[in-house]
Amino acid sequence: MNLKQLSELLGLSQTTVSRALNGYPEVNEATRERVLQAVKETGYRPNKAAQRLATGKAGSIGLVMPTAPDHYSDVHFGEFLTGLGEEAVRHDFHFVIMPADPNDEVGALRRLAISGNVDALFVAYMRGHDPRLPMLKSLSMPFLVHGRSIGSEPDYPYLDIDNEAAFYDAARLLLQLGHTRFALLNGPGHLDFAIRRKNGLVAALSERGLSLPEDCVSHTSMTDELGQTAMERFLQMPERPTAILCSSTVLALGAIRAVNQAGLKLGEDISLIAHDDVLPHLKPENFSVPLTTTRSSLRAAGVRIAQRLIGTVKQEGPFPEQELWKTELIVRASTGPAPRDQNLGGV
Amino acid sequence: MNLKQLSELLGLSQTTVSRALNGYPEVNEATRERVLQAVKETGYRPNKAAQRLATGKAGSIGLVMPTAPDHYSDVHFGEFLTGLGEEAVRHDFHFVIMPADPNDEVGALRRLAISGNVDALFVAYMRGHDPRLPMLKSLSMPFLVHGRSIGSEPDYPYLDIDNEAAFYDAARLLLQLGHTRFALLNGPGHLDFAIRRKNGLVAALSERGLSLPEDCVSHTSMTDELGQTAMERFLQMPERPTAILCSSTVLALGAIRAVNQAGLKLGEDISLIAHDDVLPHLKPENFSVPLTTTRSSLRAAGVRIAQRLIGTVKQEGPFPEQELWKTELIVRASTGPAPRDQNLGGV
DNA sequence: TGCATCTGTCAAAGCGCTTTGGAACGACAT
DNA sequence: ATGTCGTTCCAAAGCGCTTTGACAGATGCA
Repeated sequence: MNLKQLSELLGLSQTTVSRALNGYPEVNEATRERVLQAVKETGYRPNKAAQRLATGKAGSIGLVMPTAPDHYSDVHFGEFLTGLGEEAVRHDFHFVIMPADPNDEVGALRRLAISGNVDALFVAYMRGHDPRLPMLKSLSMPFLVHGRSIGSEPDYPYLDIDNEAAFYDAARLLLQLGHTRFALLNGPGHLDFAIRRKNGLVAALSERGLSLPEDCVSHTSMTDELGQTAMERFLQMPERPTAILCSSTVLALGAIRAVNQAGLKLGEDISLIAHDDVLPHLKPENFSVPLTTTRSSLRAAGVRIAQRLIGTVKQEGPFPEQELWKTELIVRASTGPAPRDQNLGGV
Repeated sequence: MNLKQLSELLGLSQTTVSRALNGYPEVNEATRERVLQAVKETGYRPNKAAQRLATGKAGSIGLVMPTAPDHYSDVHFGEFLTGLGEEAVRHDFHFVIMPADPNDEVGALRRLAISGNVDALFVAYMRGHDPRLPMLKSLSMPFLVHGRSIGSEPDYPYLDIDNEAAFYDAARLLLQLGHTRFALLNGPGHLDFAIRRKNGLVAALSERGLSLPEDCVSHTSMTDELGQTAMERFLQMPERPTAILCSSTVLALGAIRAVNQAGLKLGEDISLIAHDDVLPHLKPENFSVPLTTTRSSLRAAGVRIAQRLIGTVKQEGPFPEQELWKTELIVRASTGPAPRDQNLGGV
């Protein structure tokens, strides 16, 4: 069943049927009803390829999935994708995924853009001075960045969370509790969010005249395994840190294992605040000692980004070009006053 | 630049240019060269939407990504996707991903099929009596299954590994080494591969008159965390098992942590064989005690499946409808003779 | 030389939709 | 009656490609 047949069936022109279906105003409500009814009965579905050719819109957004022999496919990516997808399905959009080596992200992105299969691009895992940004700007295709790129002119559309503020606030809380020795379990050092979180922590510390020794910072992929290893190293330091900031609840999972194995008590000997992306299988309140967290839902970000991107393609704007979401600091049991004995040397 | 302009530029008809580009034989080689040269110079790219409308082929394969509030997005899925993508890119295919609740897989698959965005479907995470199978067969769209569905008529195209044989062989090796008390760290119990692996183990055991107690089987998602928990339970049993079969190196990772924490020696007190999907960041030879494994590359399976699916769409067949890959049993240090003292009560 | 057969090319007809530029009609005011 | 709108609908022209059917011109065989 195609439009022509349907219109003949109804004794209407293709124009009218098309307009009825696409919600144009210049069609009688009674006629529209009749059309809609016929669609239901016949099961007519417009041909996507034809629509696409006629409108020039593919109804899809493209993204590059970083992948390589040594690449961790991490849960955060999957969670974000879920949000993106939820919203896309709602609008009958789909997304096209191009897997690519992380070293060839620029090329992959360009290929995706000129492939003609997508209307818009989505980009994540931003780095400082990200080379994809100039390329994206040179393309005449809408795009949206999740995160930001420190060192780049901030003249591109993005959605990010306020990573500096999140870790600044978290650090302030721990400082108020009397902690002076901090350590940071961070994500990969070249990624923007990791840089900013570190900056937030450093800023809070320097307000108190404190600094963050380099050996108290760990940059790794965000798996619990690596979180554990890094934490073990921290715990073996002669003057071990009492306050830990952690870029993911996944890292925290491993870190806490290390704390337990060292026979230390979380929330007493060691205070820990993790950033919580609201991963469904890793709820901070379900940890044996519930985790104090900075929270911002990754999935919600995915939904919002899809909304904006799809809206832009459909020209339903205007959307704010740049959004910076605040995180929530939620205090649970993993934070407590700095242990006395260790705090004597402090400020 | 479109075909019409290009053909005018060359003083040829659209027909000839189109044929030159698509490798049809009825065009002079010299002419073809000239066309190809012009394409290079002008940067002409055929419009995908128009091609699609004219040919009826979308150049894409569709798949459903299981996702839900409580769903683990696991590394195995990502790894497989990578293989799929690698091959797709090579053929200028893309894949369309529809996220869906695992409880609505059938509906999601149907929606994807009728959306008109895909030429073929790929399906994984097969269950016993999988309800998607009858639906897929009713569709007139090529599809390919990764895995099989025990309890369903095996009349659908699939690619699977011989899970029974893998775990049968693994179990035999351990039996030959004198082990009599087995435990199984398996994937989710409703999934076909898990069922078959258990069957393989049970078959090997029953040949020796042994059985597998229900409390020696653990069915969980395949994360190291859950592997550890399950293994801890096994180790606390009064007559603890000495031979462990493990459905993933990810599970093994956790399991081994439990073994170490119990102060036991892998390959001496406990022998363990894991199935190795050849995950890039988890090489069995890099474990502190290198792991004996049954091996079959998930990524390679992805590549092969993409090949077959794309070939089918392009009508380049014939491909074998059903492929069953043998796994390799690779002996490393995590397997050894059953400990004497514990083995006295055995066969 | 005549006739059949290839070769290389082309014009034109789709593919199924959207959208432009009217046109028919009744209502309303002049 | 005439002109002006607004409403509701339509015919036809694309969108950019593939593919069918036909046709010159070259070639082979008798």
